Amino acid sequence: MTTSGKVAIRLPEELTSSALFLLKRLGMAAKERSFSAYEELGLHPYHHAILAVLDEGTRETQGSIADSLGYDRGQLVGLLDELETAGLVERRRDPSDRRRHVVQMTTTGRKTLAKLRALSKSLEEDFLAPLDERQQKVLHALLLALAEEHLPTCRRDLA
Amino acid sequence: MTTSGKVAIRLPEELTSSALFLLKRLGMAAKERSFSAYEELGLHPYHHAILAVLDEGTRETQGSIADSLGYDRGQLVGLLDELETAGLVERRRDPSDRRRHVVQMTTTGRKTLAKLRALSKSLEEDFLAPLDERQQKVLHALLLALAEEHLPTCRRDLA
DNA sequence: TGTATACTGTTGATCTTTACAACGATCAAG
DNA sequence: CTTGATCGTTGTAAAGATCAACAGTATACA
Repeated sequence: MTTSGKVAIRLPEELTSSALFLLKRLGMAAKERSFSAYEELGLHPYHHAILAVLDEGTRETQGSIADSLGYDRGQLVGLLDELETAGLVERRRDPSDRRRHVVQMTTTGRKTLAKLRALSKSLEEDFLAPLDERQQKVLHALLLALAEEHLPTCRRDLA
Repeated sequence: MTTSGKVAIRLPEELTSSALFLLKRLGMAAKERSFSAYEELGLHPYHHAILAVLDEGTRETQGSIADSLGYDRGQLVGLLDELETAGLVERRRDPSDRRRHVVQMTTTGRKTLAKLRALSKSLEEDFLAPLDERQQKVLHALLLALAEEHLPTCRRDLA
């Protein structure tokens, strides 16, 4: 006998031959891995994304954060609450427009962001391990080309 | 002025420079597109996947279908109900093991599968349009390499 | 034969996540 | 001062996925 008596239970080739199908499945797999990894720090990838936006420098208001990440504004409220109680960000009323909240990263927030970057990097290295360095760069370039077409907040607007 | 007075609301480069992030986002985008496209036919991509499994020839039981696709068995029941009321599949008790249901595709099921294949193909062409043919093949090869590592039911078991 | 254990498909409950609509507070236009 | 729009917040509802129980059936074993 070869290995086991059972017939291998595998995905049909019709599906695995579709790049779109693989994209969906791998996206879900990457999501699950990220979630469980961030969970050990009591955070979500969402939190990382928010901190990354804040780190870009421009004083951000909640609306612009939500828009740039494609989050629902109602959803963002809860995430910011969690970040705030964790002492990673601060919310202040904008004096020039008292409807707005200016969100600012704290010092501990910056430290945490550094940790999250390290985590993200190791996560990525682990996930892309089956590919060599050149292949990884190619993959990223191809994904980026697709992203600029399909991810609304990813398009680099030309003048 | 360059274009608009507003600062471009974009994803931070920290995120777009991560292949894993792009994978997650593109996976979600692909999912949404697929869903809405299949919805117009009253079906889900799940249904397509099931029909694709059935088309592989081996008389399939519900458990093996669920396992090969990574679906929950309870979830599969509802999907098969929908496929059955649509007249695309039939469920029969397996005489040799009356616990099992043998699921079989009907003639109209095969016709529908052909339509779904065409839909899937056009969907994929549309989504991958930003890439030329060679790039598409490269992308698929890279995704497949990752899939064999990370998607449980995708590994090709060696002897 | 009889009994215990494991498996199959089904159902239902629960939990999480997401999306959407309404609300008070605030600003801008006329 | 009134009207309409915007910001953050809250709550609700709808959807999906996960998990645990259930009856029917098969297998193992005494």
